[in-house]
Amino acid sequence: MSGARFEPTPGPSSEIELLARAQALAGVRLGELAERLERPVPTDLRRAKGFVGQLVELGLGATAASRSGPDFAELGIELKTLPVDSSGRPVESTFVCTISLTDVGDIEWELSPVRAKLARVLFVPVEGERERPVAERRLGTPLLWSPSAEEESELKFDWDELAGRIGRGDVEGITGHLGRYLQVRPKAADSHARRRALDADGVAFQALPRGFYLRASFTARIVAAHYALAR
DNA sequence: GATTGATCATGT
DNA sequence: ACATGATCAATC
Repeated sequence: MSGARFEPTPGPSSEIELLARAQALAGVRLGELAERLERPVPTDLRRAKGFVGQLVELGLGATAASRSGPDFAELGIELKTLPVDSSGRPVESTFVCTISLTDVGDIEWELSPVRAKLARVLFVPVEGERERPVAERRLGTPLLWSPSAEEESELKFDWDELAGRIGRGDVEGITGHLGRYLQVRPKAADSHARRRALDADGVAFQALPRGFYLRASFTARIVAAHYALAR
């Protein structure tokens, strides 16, 4: 008894159970979910950017936020909330993972953290228009996704370009314009943050931390294909 | 209007 | 300090 702990929601024990739980949340407003979980709802997300993701994690019984590894460790599934507009189109890019600027150039796609993260993802669409009050935003129909062969080859292409460029010491030459579906953008507390990187000669220097993101056009295709099949 | 670069909170 | 969860806001 001394070590016993109650969790708000026990984790799902199978993919089917997880999907059923997520489906049961379709149509539910964030305000209602927050009330069930006894969590306050921020008036806007400027100072609570992770609110939606963390609320849904809690609602589905995911491992606590900020732990490394997949959200549902035993199932090997990553949870991503996906902000969408009224027609179901993603309104934001999707963060994938941070980048080790010193190692990324030596990692082949097959062993890359991007591939690992995206191997199995539960996308939960959420109304994400800024003018809609947070509490009134509804959850959508979830989608359990793994990349198709074509999607994976597209991601690999971008990985090779972006990781290769960083590996050649040119992280400072990378902008968000690069990459067809996968892009590299800052991922830091602010623009003054610095991490160790290596230049073209292998000499260490301090660079702005970066992360990999999926462009909204990529997730839009995934969602569109799902709805096409669902109807 | 879409996109890139900047930023915010929390937990380990 | 760094990884988790992302969205904001300036700019194109």
